[in-house]
Amino acid sequence: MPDSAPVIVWYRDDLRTSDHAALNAAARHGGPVIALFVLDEERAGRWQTGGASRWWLHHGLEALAASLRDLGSDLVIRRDDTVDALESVVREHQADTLYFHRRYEPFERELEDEVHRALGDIVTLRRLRGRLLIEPERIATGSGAPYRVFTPFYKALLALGEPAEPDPAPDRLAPPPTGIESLTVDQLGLLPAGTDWTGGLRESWVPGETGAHERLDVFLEEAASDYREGRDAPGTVGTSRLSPHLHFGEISPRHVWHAVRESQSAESALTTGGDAFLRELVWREFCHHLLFHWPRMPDEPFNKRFAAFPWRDDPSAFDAWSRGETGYPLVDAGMRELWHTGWMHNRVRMVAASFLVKHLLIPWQRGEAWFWDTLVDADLANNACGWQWVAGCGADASPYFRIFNPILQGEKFDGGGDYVRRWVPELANLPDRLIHAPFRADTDTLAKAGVRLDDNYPGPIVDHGFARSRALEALGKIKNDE
DNA sequence: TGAAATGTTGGGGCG
DNA sequence: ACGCCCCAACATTTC
Repeated sequence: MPDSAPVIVWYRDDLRTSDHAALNAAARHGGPVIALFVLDEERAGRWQTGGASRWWLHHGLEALAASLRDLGSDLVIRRDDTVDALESVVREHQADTLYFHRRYEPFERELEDEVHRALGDIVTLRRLRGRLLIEPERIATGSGAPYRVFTPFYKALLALGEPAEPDPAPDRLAPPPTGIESLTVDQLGLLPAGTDWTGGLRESWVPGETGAHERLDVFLEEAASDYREGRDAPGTVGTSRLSPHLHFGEISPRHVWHAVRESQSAESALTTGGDAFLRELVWREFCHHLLFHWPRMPDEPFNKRFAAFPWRDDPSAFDAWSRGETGYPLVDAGMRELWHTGWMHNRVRMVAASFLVKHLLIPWQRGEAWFWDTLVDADLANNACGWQWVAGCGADASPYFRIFNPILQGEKFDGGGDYVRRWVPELANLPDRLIHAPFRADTDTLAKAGVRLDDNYPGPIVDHGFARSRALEALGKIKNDE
């Protein structure tokens, strides 16, 4: 009875049921479907799932299990070495085929090789395209090299035509073998053991496929048409906030792509904003391709010249930055939004990251590690790519002399001070013109607003003008060291 | 997906 | 009417 042999869908960073090539292939195969997730914390080395991401993963897995049950199946959960877990399920249930989507992180690629070596002879392996619109092998410059500059990459991607339409979820799945051994999501121990600090996450997010689709609908209705401008205003809901859903694969990029395209054809007001948004989706592609071609990107500067950069070791400055106590309101608001919600507005990420790297001269890898632990959308490719871009050492990076002025950025993008007032409430009573620079206020104004510098709100930990010239000097050194 | 310094221009006040 | 200065508003260049 070959048709009754079960097949395995190995779930990884694709926690959804719709537009899921592996699940669809398994459903078509015909046998019982074992949807399997393995928590294997040893593989990733220093890039083990961070605290905020563990919270998301916990709830994402619960949502996935519920979706699978709706289809007549269930999620099978193990905590083990991945190869051992896959092998034991294959042998125990004499599985016929193992379906999975590829990943792009260096340790996940290594794992795929290992799975192939260990299981290639006992089960049919079907490795399917991954979480991207375009696989890295399908796009290259005229000379056959990977793109290092975004705009030509973007044009080349568009020239390949629109991505394929997303596939629907299977109607129904044959249930897994009865009595198959599985942990519950709770038993994975992903949630914090001691103090529960996840209240802000719960208020901010609905992990899972349904939450992702709702978030996309809200974005298309409320923010997409004004995205080009609105995305820069951190005090408003101007961005999609889809990043954690995309990271965990709760929604596929081509689903997002086509949802935007359909909205654009229904309502031409979305044309401009929609295109600007899709461009950001292509940045995600670009970053994944860069990680694929340069697997050291999370650890080493893309531009080798930065190996000689005179970084400073300054634990107390790093501490102030991470706690949101730098004395620069926009930076502090961002860092506190991050701590509270597991997410930070993209405009503010650039400013806060630039502050760590250029004003404090602290290595970008330190900031990258902090974001890795605190972001619900922590993603190896996007995080490394973003930090290298800000630091000026990445592919197509921000020029080394581009130093954000946190005061001007605040005045430009949070002129009314809504964002700062939300996250730095001790400054809430300052007038708009001083909300981004409390250190410029006179004694009277400060007293009236209830602000006591270096008491209930810090003075600037470094002077902007001084920090700017210091950064330019440091950057000038490596620029001339040819 | 900057900011600051420097250069240019043109309107208005004024002798 | 004219030239001169001031300076905002823009443009360019420099970091």
